[in-house]
Amino acid sequence: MDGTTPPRRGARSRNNPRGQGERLRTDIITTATAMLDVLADDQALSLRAVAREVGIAATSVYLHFADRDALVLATLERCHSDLMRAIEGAETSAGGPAEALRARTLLLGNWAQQHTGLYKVLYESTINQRVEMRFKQDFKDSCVSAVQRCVDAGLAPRGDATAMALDLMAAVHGSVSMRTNRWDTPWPPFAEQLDRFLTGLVGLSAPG
Amino acid sequence: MDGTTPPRRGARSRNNPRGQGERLRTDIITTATAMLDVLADDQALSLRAVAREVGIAATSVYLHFADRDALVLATLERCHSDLMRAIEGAETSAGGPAEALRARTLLLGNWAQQHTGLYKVLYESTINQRVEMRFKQDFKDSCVSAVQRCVDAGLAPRGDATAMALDLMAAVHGSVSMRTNRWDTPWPPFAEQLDRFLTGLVGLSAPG
DNA sequence: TGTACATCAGTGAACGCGCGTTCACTGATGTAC
DNA sequence: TGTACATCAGTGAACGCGCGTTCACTGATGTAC
Repeated sequence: MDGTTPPRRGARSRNNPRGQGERLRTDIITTATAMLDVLADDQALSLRAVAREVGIAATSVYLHFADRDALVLATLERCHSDLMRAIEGAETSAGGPAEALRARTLLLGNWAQQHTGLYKVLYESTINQRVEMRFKQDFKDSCVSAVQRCVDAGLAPRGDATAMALDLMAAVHGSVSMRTNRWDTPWPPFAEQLDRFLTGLVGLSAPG
Repeated sequence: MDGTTPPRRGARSRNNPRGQGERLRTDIITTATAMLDVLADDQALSLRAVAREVGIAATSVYLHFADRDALVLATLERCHSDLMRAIEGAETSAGGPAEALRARTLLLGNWAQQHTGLYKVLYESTINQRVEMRFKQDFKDSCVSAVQRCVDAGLAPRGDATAMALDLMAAVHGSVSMRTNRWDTPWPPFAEQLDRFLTGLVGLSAPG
């Protein structure tokens, strides 16, 4: 008994200070992100469960999000922009266009394997059917550009860079998706498979 | 008023005859199949909604299935075996190993695009995380065999048929998955993309 | 041929639960005068 | 310096809903004697 009573289970001790109301929004998104990574399904995320985890009243979520879908969408938007920033980082620190294409794709594959639930929600959950997630276009555009730079540098045969990029994206997404969806089969290391995709679908010369 | 009162909304007029109790099981699975194809998410399928659609009491579902998950699993099992039978049919009516591989993969791709919801539930829904769907192994095995036959016939370069098959499966699954998950981009016809996968990943010579 | 009984296919009411959302409210802090 | 008021961040009770599942039950049909 030191005079300070501990906060109730999960409850915050006090409100955020004036002008800092947006902090709660960030906290909610952070918690929702972690929960979606476990649940791997947007429909399974309940607004009440998020509030419970954050330690606030369920109604407080409505201070920042119009409804449950808005919360999920905001979570995925932040998730996407974090991922895109990481991808750009991987590209810029690579030696040339071919290395950049490999590095960005490897980063995506590894991220997906480390955040299987989030990856599923981003690219496979039914929220894709309900709301348009326009930001996915960014990802495709940046992938096409990366392939185009390889073509321009003479590292890949002339051809339709968009088609090549879509082929690569499909193969990579499929590989990652099948690994996370419990096809119980021994999978080759992702990096090896990626090299085959890069040579077979984009036409880069084999690494090493 | 002709003496026969119409059945209540959705209600069956009478029980199945003695010895034909299994008919209801089939009806339930058929209805669940259609509903899953629309819902595209196993968690969204409620046992009560299925019963309503079939026109029976919710409790009657328990005459044939232990619980909701058992119903979903039985539905997916039938779905899988129907699909496998169709795939085998496509293979046997093809001219040779290369045509067979192309035909079976094309059939899968087209089936997936015609039954987007079922495809998603089979290969992407969270029931994959909750229960082991051992029958998926059949599909992989038959795909590896189809590739192996191409290698044995000298139509594809010697190499690890399993790795080639996994590469092809990944690319095909990814292509189908991205098409159904609303990546709003103009996709090339699946058959064209498939031919690139077959040449780039399995090493078949280009068709035509 | 009649009849008691077993079996089969399926039902209806009820249970407790967690959910999304609405509403009127609280209590601390800043600000105009 | 005091005080009334506005603003801000967040709460608690309540709503109606559909869900999975349990339970005791019904009503038609077949069968042993």
